[in-house]
Amino acid sequence: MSHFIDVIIPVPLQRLFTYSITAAEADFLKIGMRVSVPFGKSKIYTGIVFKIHNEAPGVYEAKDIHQILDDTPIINETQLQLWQWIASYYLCTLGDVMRAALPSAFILESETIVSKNSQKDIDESVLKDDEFLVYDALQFQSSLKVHDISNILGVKNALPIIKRLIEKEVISVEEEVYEKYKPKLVRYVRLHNSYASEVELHQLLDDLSRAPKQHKVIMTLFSLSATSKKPVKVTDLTKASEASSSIIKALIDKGVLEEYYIQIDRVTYEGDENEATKRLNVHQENALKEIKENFLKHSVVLLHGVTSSGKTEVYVKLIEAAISRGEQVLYLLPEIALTTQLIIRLQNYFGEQVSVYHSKYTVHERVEVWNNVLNNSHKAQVVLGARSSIFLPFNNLGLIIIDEEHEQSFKQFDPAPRYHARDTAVVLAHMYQSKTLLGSATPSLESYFNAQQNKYGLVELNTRYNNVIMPDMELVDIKDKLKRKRMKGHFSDRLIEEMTETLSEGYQVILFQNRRGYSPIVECNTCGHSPQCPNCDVSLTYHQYRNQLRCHYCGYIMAMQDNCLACGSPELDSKGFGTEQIELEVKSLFPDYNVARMDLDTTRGKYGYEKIITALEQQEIDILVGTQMLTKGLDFRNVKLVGVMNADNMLNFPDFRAHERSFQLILQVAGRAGRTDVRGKVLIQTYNPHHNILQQVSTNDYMSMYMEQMDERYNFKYPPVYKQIKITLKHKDYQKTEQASIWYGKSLRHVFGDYVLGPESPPVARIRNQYHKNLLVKIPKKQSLAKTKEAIIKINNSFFSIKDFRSVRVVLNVDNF
DNA sequence: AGCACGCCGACT
DNA sequence: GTCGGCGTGCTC
Repeated sequence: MSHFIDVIIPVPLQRLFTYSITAAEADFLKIGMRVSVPFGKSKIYTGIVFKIHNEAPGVYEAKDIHQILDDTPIINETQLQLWQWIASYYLCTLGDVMRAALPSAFILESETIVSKNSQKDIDESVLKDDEFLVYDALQFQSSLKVHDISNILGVKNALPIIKRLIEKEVISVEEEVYEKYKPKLVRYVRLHNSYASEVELHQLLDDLSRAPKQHKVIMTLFSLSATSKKPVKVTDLTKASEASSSIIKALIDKGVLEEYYIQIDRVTYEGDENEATKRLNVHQENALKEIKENFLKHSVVLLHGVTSSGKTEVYVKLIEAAISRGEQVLYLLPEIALTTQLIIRLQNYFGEQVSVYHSKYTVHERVEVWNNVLNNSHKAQVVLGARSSIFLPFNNLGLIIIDEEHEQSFKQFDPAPRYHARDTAVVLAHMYQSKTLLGSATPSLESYFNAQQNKYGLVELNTRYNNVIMPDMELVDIKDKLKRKRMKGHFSDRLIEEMTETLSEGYQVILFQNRRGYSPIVECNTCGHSPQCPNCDVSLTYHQYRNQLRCHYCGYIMAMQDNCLACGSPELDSKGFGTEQIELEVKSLFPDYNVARMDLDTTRGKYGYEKIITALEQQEIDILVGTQMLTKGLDFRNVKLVGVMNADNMLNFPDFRAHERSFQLILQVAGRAGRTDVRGKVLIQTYNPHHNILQQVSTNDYMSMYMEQMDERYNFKYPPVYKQIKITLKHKDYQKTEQASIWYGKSLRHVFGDYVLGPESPPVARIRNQYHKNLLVKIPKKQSLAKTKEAIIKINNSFFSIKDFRSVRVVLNVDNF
């Protein structure tokens, strides 16, 4: 009987691919193992075994696999089931999911290796200049990668030249696959066996008496192994004995010392563990009790706890209970909230049972966490991670906690799979029959709606820790202040008063402005021209600290101009303001205090973010200006005043969730004020102090915000009342984008009638030279989601059968919020 | 997505 | 005449 496997390949193709395997391979292979397989003319890809069977494909000859890469599966079948759910729910391929799910070190790709053909003598005169360059390079290096050749030649595409060289039999090529993950090895030394006895040892020390450095090394080795009773690392020995590595090498060469390697984890936690978890106060205790009760009836519970109410302590108790039952726990957080602060806090309780998994970790570190989870190692009993950690190969998952549940960053937007980690986590928990706890001070409408519908349990925690009172909120009408000339730049007299007072008392101030850069528009006073991005339909933002104009969509940069590019007039004015401008104004208003800025531009590096946080904690910074980064669960003890520079640009954002988001954002920043015994103060500057959302924010009235917003969602058929799928068409030719979107819209309307919105150009109609058109399909709750998606896929397929539209890129985005 | 094949304009 | 642009089609 012949044997076959169906394999998932990490390319965005709908189908699985069938390969032929031998009986022995069929016996060895299991679902979830990796194989490398030839794909297309010349490439080798890593695939995941999805199915093992005996049905020969009808219309083509299956290729043989190249190699088996694992001894045991690296993902389990539940995980594969989740992959399938994601692919079907979010309308993407299993290949897309595979790319997102596996640490990149698991996905090996072949690399074409070019080496010189030694079989043949080359007549150098037949070579062209560029060909000779490659040939010459191969005289010094035995092999080159395609990428290296591109670099040598300074061209993007080196393939034609390589092809010509192969024809001339100058070079030969082969495909090579690398295992990218290498376990980290640490070098240790010990005394060689032949010096085990006292006599031999004395002899050795005598022999070394004329080599004092070597003598010292041996003595240090003794004292190190005597004190620690552990193997001695070479690095430790070098340091302690102050010897150079060549001295140690000499001893190894003599056979006095013996070197050996031990594999160690890159991710280790060395510190005191298992500090007793904190006692809960009576409110937290109640909340915990209610959560437990709710878990009896509901598999998902929403914990609505005001900022600073000590939700984390409640989570800790639940984690503790789950671990003691021997279960794994997944603690999901938005990437940005995954701060050292929180990690250390959890490590203090659970020691090395805590693993962290997110994108700033190296691929090697991620593989280690992956393997620890896979083996149910005690080192990964609790995984603290960003959205991609839902893909870890859990086998005994008991609890998922999703903190800051309302955060949009749980939704992946750019490459498929466009999944929402919160919603996917709920599905995952269901597969493991485990519980999910959602936590937020400002729950998303979807989650609160689910709780109201009794789909989720709901627990409220309304008291701040230590009974700190909620900050005092004040709205400042800047229109009125302007009229009465009470503004200095973007600062109202009220804000300046409060800042002066707060600073003089020795407290810190946070200023929130949800826009980076200096000013979003530069305009000529003479002709009205403003510099635009050449690739996108947006004005360039002025960044003063580098004197540059930048596009926030494509990263285009040009130097700031002294004169208008259209008419040459030197009178340039800037419209609007960002964090940079605020920072500058603060510096001139409060020259005696330290000001810092926290936005994408100042937190680029790996530790950029950490540095600012630490400086603020150490009170080296008095005033911190920043974007929404400030809102993410930071715990600053000494901040008393929070100023929102301008609440209006958020409220006027063209999105059905703009009001909900503004509410969440402002309340979250406000939560940074007064987290200890003094009452915090929040000043919100706005042109519309009577705006409902601002009224609700200032009274911390989540319920009326919820009711009012839900009314709107009902009326305008928006989520969570209706589901929705957004379809984006992109093409570099505007005409074609428009025609394609009109065709697409017509076809959708044919099936869904009035539930289709668009096609519409988004506010920024062109990004990176691609024109965009959006379509929106609204799906009533009673309409079958599966049938809807089927219909959309059908339309999508007919769309691509029109050859004029083949080059248009289509993005399907389910739950695009 | 890659990658090859194949057909048209702008250079030596 | 060749080089290289990108439209088209295929991948077990």
